[in-house]
Amino acid sequence: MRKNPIVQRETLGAAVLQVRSGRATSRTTLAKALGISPSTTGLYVDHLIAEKYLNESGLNQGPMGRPRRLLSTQAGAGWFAGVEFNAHRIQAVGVDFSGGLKQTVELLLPDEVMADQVTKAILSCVAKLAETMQGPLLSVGLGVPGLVDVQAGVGLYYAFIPDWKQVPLVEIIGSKLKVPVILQNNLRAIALAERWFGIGHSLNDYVILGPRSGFGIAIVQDGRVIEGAHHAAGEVGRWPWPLMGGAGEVKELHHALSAPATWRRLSGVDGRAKLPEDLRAGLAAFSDSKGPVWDAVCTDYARVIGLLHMIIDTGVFILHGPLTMLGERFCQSITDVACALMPALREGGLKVVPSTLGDDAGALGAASQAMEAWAPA
Amino acid sequence: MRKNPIVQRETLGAAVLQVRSGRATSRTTLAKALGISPSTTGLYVDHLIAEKYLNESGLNQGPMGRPRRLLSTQAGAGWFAGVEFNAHRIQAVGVDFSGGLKQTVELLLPDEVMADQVTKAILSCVAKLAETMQGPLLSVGLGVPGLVDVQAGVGLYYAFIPDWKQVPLVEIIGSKLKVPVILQNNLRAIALAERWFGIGHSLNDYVILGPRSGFGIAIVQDGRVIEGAHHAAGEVGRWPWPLMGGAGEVKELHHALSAPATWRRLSGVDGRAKLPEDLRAGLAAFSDSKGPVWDAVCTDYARVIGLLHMIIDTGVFILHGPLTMLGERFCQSITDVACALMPALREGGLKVVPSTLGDDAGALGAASQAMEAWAPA
DNA sequence: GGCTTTTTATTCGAATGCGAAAAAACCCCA
DNA sequence: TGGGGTTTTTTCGCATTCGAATAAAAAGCC
Repeated sequence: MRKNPIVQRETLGAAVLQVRSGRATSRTTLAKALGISPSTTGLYVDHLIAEKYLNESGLNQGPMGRPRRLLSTQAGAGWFAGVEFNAHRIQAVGVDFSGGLKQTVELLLPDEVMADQVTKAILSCVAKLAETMQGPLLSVGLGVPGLVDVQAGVGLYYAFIPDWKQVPLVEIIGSKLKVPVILQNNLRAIALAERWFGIGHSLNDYVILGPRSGFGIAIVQDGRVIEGAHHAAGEVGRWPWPLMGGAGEVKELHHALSAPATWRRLSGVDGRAKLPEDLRAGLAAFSDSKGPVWDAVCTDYARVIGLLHMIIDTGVFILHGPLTMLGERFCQSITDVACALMPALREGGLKVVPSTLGDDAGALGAASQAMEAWAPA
Repeated sequence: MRKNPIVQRETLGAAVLQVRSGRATSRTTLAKALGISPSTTGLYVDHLIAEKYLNESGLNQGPMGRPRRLLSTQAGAGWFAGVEFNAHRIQAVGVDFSGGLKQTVELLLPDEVMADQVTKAILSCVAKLAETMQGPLLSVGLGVPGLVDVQAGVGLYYAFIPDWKQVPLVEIIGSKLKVPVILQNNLRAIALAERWFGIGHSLNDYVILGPRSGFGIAIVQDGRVIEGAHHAAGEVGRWPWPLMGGAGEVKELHHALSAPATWRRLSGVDGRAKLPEDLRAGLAAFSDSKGPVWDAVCTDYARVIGLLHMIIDTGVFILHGPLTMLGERFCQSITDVACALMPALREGGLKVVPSTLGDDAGALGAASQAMEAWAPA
């Protein structure tokens, strides 16, 4: 038997992440992924297997040589909660230790909801998930609307919950649940969801387009989500739009490209009172992808995407939110218009795609955060 | 005497950087800056002193306790070359081991210069610097125009040198000089220059505005210069401008905001044939900061800066190039207009300032790269 | 079946980096 | 002038991590 040194928590957590993501499948590949020596990696893996976090799941014969002893995460070792919310509803997901989505809970919030109601509702969602998830709760991720201070664990400001100012969420939730809690802005959480559950697993640079009740973006560069000096990176909704419009009628990008605004433009119907589900249904049924209104909407999107692309030189734009209902043809139109408007984009390989994740992307992203933050005790 | 372990090259280099930058002044502060233990730091410092890279320069008494034994770099331990060029001229600087600028060389290039003439001229500039710099040449940094592949060490493309395509600069220069050579796009090199020699030493997030023969920006986030997925981050010069202009007259941002274009707009004189020095002189003498043309120019800058600020949420914009001749009032006007156009910016603390570095910022930045890349043999 | 080749995993001695404690160097104050 | 307090630096033993060699496990080949 090998001696069992006191290994480093952080490295253990990183090792589990690599195995869970499938980037490392054996001791040797794990060693490469972690950048530590194979011998040390062996010790860590032994420890993790002894603690029932990992197990060996058969052999994998390469073209030659000793077969790898495949590593996998033990699904029942515990679970992670991911919770995302806005002023109207809370969505929570339970993810097992292998990163598999196991359960979803949704909860509608009353109008004019207050901060402490929200935090209570979050706790009750997690409690409901706990009824069916197996093993102990290991960590909680929160996708928080508005400005968020990730370091401090504080929700700074959100316009649509009246008293949402300086809410010490990590402390509130963490002290009740006794597990690590990690925060992220909800759009940036979606970016992480793409990394774990969507097409981002093979990408290191991409941008999330989030036309929802407003319009914001999240930028992933070199595998990291950009925060900004004041936690406000990607808050492009308040761009003046049209950018150089005639005097007097300057609005903001929000008013042109949010999900309801886009629907209003496309359908000609005032959708202010529309519920989110109706909006989705309407968009899904929308088929008129030829007219001048359609072109105008695509042109606006194309302009924004083009500007972004030339600043941060990222490959892929992933469309999220209700507008994904417009499907592939919407993204294709945007790409075409953008390349027509800005020939330089063609060389850069502009790509706009609809997300394959559904409405719970934010909660999934929050769960991803939880997984990334966790390390064995 | 302490035992002398075989220490890690990388960490030695990092230690020298910390001392040179002044972020670490003693063994203890260095330990904190490097994130290693004080005991290990002692060993590294001993080694560096023994090899004559560092020395102890007196004591520094705090308010109480044992005084720090101040560390400093040995200026004569060797020197770094920084070279920046475009199609018209080469600028080279020699920087001593302490990071002090010691010498500058400028060399004009003939019209229609070819790539191999440029590489030869770079070598001759370095040779000229070598005549007066003391100690061995340790490393060379190159600020290269156009697209650059930093990893591969290759200049990919530059429009104004006809055969500048896939130039393996690191190999060409490195094989002659037998020292490490490191590349960077020249605007991104300027960003590094601000970090070492300008106001960037206290900032972790800022943007360089580079209106020169074209218009580009360089973004520093969390102390790192953004590269982009295709080495093209910040290439905003080809934005359509005006962004939603009337049909037919769509131009690009280059045509509105490059240094010559700005001069043309301000002065009303066609400055196409103007030499760079004349341009600078003209701008320095320009005093009419009231008229509608001035406002129009500032508004264009304000729009660009506003958009950028809301995407990447960075604090400070540093203006570089000939337009710094317009001085503080130009930056102030831009700030004012931007805040008027986009009220959201006021909260974000938008700041636009002219660089204090002169025309050799690019070469200084290249030298900074060289310093960062170097580590003891 | 035994041999070589190839790849993965483990063993084991060596050494590097760490932590705790000691030492050093200075202050202040009686 | 000597003791207590404070901060920096060094000493020293220990333990984790590494590297090289070794073992293990399979394929291919004759």
